[in-house]
Amino acid sequence: MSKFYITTPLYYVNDEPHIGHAYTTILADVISRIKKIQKHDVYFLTGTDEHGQKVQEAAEKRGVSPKNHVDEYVKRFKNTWKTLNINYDYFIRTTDQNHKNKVKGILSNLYKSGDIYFDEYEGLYSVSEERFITEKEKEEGDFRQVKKIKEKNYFFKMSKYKSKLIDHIKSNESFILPQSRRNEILGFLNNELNDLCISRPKTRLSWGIELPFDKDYVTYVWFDALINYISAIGYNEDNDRFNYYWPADYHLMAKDILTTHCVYWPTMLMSCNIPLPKTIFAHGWWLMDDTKMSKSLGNVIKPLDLADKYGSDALRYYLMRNMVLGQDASFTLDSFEKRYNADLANDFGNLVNRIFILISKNFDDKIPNKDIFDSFDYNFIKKVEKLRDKAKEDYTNLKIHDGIENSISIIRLINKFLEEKAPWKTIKENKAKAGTTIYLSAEALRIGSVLLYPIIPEKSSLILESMECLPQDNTDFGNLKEKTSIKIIKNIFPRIEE
RNA sequence: GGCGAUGUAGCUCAGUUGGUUAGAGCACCGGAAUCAUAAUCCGGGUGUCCGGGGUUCGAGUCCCUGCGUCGCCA
Repeated sequence: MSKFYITTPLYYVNDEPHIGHAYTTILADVISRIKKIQKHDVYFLTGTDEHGQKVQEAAEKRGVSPKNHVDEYVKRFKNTWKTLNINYDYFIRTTDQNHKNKVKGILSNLYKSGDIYFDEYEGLYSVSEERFITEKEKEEGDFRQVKKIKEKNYFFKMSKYKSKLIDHIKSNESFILPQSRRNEILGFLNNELNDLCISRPKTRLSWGIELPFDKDYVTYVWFDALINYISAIGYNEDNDRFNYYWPADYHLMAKDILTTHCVYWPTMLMSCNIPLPKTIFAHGWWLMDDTKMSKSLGNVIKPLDLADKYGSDALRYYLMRNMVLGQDASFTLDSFEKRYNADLANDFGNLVNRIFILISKNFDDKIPNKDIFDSFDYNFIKKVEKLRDKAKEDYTNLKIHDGIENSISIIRLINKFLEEKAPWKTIKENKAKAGTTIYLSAEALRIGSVLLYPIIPEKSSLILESMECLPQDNTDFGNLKEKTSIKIIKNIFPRIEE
């Protein structure tokens, strides 16, 4: 049993939870469930980023204090994760006192060590994005509320660690994944790397963590938020725990926050003399009608809507199956319905009915005994085992969509097997033979359900429990106990009709 | 403009170090069956593997070039 530490980014609490948040979080949940049933000691962290200008403004608009505002808004994320069956181990908020203390501690240390300095900077500032931008960026017009600002601020000596970072990326193949993102970051680091402005004057923004060495400033949100990955597991507090979980095995995120995680964060860690995370993984975007999903374009599909309507498993399955990890994918209601009906309703749900009703009608609600296997049976077992092994390998290599396809192929194979053996016919003259067929079908269904459990935990658990099995059980043939009384479940994935 | 991806069946994608008639799922058409959610099963593909050159006994796979799409940087 080894530890496995996986994180999502901290979502900006002012945002309404959307499919992008949902995807990253479901992915983290799926990976952590895969590791958990493999008996790893998993720590899955998510949370919210709660400081910054937009929160301050939104609170003012609503006439409440920023703290009251975030206390209320954080519930939207927590509720969404509950609905989507997200089994995180800890939910961190950047307004947690413990986290704030850690950030202050780190700031003090870096100030003392000389990696943070005071300087004057003049440039274009985007209020909406809360950061200084370049002339070029202004011309591209992606930034709103741009003004010229000249102010004194504190800077982090990011540039100091540039060559050390490049060396690390070059000597660690899987530090940044996929490969294409790794190349991008190396390209980015080919250019001059500026120091990072890590403060905001309180005159402009008061809702943040006050700098321990200057009460006129608060901490820049990214510097604050990134530290969550170590503050959550007891950095500078519980060293045994911290050293056990750190370095993180995976930082998951969408590709748009790659730079903060691959440049800001590692250099911050270097400055603190903390080892770097093992893998930073950037996935793609869900495209809505070929346009990047964005709240400013107002084309957000709320994950809750589909999860409420068809169950969280249906949404989880679709998101995991239809995105090739690392690439972009397009979200359409049509593709959702097709995927759901074809795989979950027609293949999987219907098969569960077939098997359970066969058992119920002919074997008194008990798993039948297995008798002598014929060559068809041996062949069937061999094929199921092959698909099972491929699915497991896919999961290990983070080829989630392939793992799902191989798992659902087991379900398809059972349908074929039943058709071939037709136990509803053979039962008339040879009950033992029909029983063997049904036993093998039920056993393969169990194996398929175990493999799909990380993706569709709710329905999969339901099937397994009804056969007195568990997701943690091994996937060897013969694990299912004969004569087990089953609880009949019907229509676990009802078809979506026009 | 620089660097890098990518372009395979109507759709989404597989195609290992170049090697037999290029595959899967979905969709579509025909048939079988009736244990089951009108679900299932079987059968059905003349796809200029983006175009053009080249290397090779042999190229979807390697090289050059053109076009399309996309990403990062400028």
